[in-house]
Amino acid sequence: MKYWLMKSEPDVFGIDDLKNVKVEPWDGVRNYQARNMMRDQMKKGDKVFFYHSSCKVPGIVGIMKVLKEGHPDFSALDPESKYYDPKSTVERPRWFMVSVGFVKKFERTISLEELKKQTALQNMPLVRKGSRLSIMPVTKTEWETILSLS
DNA sequence: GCCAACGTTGGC
DNA sequence: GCCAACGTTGGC
Repeated sequence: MKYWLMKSEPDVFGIDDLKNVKVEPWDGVRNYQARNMMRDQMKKGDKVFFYHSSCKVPGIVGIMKVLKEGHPDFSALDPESKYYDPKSTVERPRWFMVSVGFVKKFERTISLEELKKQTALQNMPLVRKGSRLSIMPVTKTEWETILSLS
């Protein structure tokens, strides 16, 4: 089993939204690195940290799990969607997503500020300045380090 | 295939 | 709202 981290803006979709809907297709990702991970590497049962970005206290707020492995992102095919991509077709979908399920919400936000202080997390793209990767792998050690902070 | 211009992400 | 750091686009 592998570990991951996925970012989302809580104003758009946050951990409480996931708790309500239980299952969510992670649509709208338009970055090839992130797409490849969702399409090829994320497996059912993998655990994922939920990260809140672009908000008052950015940080990790809970855990989710992969319920459905890579499948075509429907929003790329919908002309009404803000994520519409005319280069993606049903026959040859360009963008993929996984579906995730709610596991738990932490008692508190493990802030980016706090994560940056952990020597064991210095290799995470997350703590690197200017890193814009919205989905990234997390090592077992990193996972356990972060869990121990919660 | 280079690279300047432009757009986006996301912390602050 | 600012701006650094990237990624993408398109002219050549």
